[in-house]
Amino acid sequence: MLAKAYDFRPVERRLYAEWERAGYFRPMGVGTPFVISMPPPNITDRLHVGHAMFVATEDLMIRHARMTGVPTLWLPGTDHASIATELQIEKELMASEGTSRRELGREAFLERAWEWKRKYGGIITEQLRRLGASCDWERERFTLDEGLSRAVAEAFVRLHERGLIYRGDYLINWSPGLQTAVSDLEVEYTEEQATLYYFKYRVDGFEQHIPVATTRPETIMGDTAVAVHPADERYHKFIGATARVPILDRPIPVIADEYVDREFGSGALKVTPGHDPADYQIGLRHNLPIVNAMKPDATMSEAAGPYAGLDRYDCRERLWADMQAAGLTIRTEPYLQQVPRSQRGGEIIEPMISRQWFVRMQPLAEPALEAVREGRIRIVPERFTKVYFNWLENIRDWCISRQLWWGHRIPAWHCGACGEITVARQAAERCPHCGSTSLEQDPDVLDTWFSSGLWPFSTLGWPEDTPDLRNFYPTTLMETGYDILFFWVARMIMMGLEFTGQVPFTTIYLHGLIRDERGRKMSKTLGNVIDPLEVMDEYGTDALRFALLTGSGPGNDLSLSPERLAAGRNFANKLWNAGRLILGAIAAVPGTPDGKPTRTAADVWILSRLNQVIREADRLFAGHQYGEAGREIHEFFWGEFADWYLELSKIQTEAGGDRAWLTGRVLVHVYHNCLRLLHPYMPFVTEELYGALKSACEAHPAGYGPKRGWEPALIVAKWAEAGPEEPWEQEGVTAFRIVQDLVTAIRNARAEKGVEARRRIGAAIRAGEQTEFLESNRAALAWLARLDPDQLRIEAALEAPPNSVRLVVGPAEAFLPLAGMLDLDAERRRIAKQWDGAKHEVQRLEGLLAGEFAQRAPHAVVAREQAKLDAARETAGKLAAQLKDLE
RNA sequence: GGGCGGUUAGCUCAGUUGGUUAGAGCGCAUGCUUGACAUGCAUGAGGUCGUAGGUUCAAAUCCUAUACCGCCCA
Repeated sequence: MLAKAYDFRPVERRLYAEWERAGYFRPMGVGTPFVISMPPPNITDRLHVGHAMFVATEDLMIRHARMTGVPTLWLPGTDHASIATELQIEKELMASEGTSRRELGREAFLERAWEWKRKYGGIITEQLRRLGASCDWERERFTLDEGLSRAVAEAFVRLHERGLIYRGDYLINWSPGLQTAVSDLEVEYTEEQATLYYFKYRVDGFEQHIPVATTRPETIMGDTAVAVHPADERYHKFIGATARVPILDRPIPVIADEYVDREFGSGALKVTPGHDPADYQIGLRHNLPIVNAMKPDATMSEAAGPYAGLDRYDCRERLWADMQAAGLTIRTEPYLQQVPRSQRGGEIIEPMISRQWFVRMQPLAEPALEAVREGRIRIVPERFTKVYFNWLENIRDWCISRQLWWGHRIPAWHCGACGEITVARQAAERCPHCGSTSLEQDPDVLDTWFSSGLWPFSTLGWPEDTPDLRNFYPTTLMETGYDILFFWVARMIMMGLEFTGQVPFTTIYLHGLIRDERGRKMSKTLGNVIDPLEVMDEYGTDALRFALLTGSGPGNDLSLSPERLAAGRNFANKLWNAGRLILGAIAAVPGTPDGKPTRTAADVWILSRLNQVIREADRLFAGHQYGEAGREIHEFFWGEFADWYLELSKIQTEAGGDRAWLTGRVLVHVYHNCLRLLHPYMPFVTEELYGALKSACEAHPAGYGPKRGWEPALIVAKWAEAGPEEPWEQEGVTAFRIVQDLVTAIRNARAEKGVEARRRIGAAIRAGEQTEFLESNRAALAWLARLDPDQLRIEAALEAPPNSVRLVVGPAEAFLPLAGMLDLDAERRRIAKQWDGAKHEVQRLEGLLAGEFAQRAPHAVVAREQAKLDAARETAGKLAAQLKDLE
């Protein structure tokens, strides 16, 4: 016997262990496989509820695919997240031991990093299990695994051989705190209040000066030109002259360039090719020298003369003060500036010239664009396609080297003797250029996304030609958040096409971001991060998953509130209690029918509705509309199956005999199909109930169950099937409607008249053509509307009993004799109001059908409106008659 | 500056080929220890679908403009 309420605590861990032990997470079956590579969570930290979103979504897809019987593989893993992890470890080193990675040294630091990986990697896999992720743990990968590291080296060498990797001094984004280069994507721009400094550039041979404005005075130390617009009359005369860098007195040319915005600031521009991306471009055009005014730690370099060694912001202050003293300043004004900040540390990024490795992206981007243009890859929701195109069409080269330790070391060796660089899959003994043995591997590591870009195939064994690679690549679908479309998804496509000649997946499904109940993005700094473990402890995994999966549409953000989580928990409990009722019901049902049992209207109705819901779910799944499908299944289970059919099943089983036997069958049929439909959303409670239902049915002589028999577990059971629609289905739904409408109308009248809930009242139903049908549903009507069966008359025509409430329900009328509880005047008013409404409806529909609508709208739509008009006329007629009767 | 999304009931959100009385959960009101469930049952109130135009027999849905909020790219 099941407990009174569902307690997920003892269930979840047990079932997960059983699934895993049985090997259900491994791909089985025949046909085209369904494969998802799990987006590897960073080992930086434990998972947050945003991760729960991808787990829930992908597990839903995977469980659904598995139930359709195709080989299904969900390959899990984690990402070393070089920069983020290094940052975390350094933070911890500083906090706990007051030391840094540099003090520790490379080897010792890497040992710490592996320790970190073991700890957080373990926590993460544990969290994934708690979330119910049915991924194949035997194929788990880590981006720094030996195999994946080999893939990274192979990819690097191949790109290098194709001439797509180069090394050189370019302006890059420098993170002074982390002492490394970062890519364009890792820089975020925030609008911040800053100061615009106006100052004087003295020009040789002129009394006048050129006024110049800057937000970063310290970069004056790196100026190598002053630029003015060629058509600017104010400054035209200075072009070609020599200006003097303030304080340093270094001579630099005044040049003309159309890039200069005459409206901005003073209309003249200081040019610092070494510290500004736009200036860098100007510098290239005019062959300007580059002065590196800062060192990697963002202190001023020798080029800054008296300010060498000062921090960049101290220099700014001192320099400005000195310039003021020298009469070189004009004024300052507040200014709203776009400040480049590191996506990781949040510190201000410094554009700097530095020698780094780059990937030439243009040749890789073209095929990636083609793949989506030609439809070989489809992005869901479609609107992100445009974003994807826009990024790839304006792609810039990718700086891939990082001055970090935790990551894939660049497979390039520098020769101490001849200075040549050798790129190779493995370390060579001797320099291929000069034969020297003094080879040293490049100290830098690769951007993490370089290895993540290989993930869909490196995890399957590439570059080896493994069975897994042959069986499961290309993968089917990539599911992830839209925030890493460029970082990851686009790069996987480029790398996949480059190295395997195939698209790495055929569909990209992007989910939205999770926000808190106030709509804010979750972030550590805001402190509104929700820990999925806490949520699961309180509400259960199924509740969390259901809330995540039905709370939003594809690509739309979702706010997670305690109310939604509670609703999910309540739904699990509803499933549970429905199961209790059904188990109890079938226990009391005969093992074999006597004759040939016939279905009640309710049986036909619920079976029809189930079929309709299965078809609807299939349609929605095909369109990746998982949220909508979940909501509809929920609505069907609770609002129709539980609220109506389960109630009726009580009297149907109580009737005994064939009626009870068949009811048991219908209950089991609808219920196990609902469990199938819901399993991808709520795997634990459905599996538990499937087990309970299965053993109850197997122990019962009636032998209820699916045609093919009971599968060993719901996780590997067949997905619900409805077959093609048949005419009896819609007929059955329509027919039962009058029973439902009558019940609702009577309940409403009872509530309004204040009839005590338990009191059974009489009723007379003038049923017209529905007499026979309603007579066959007499027990159902009486039970659901709390009528006294002995005082229930159902006749084709009958006189309204005196002092009765009169209800018009479609083609029927119901009269409830409520003598003593009736105010005739109020009744008249109520009916008159309804009559008005009905007349209004008749008028509206008459108008509609008299107009162009009747000619131009499709027949089916017109017919539907015509039927509504007929019904409204009938209702109005009945109401009019009742009103007359009451006078 | 360019692009995208959102704006629907008090709150959080659905509403995907435009079909005529717009749905759910939560909340609210009223009444219920009905033999599965108070994590529940019944009944009800509550929306000019941001605004202004347009297309159409028909618009929450398509088009244009616009306001506000958010995001992405520069």
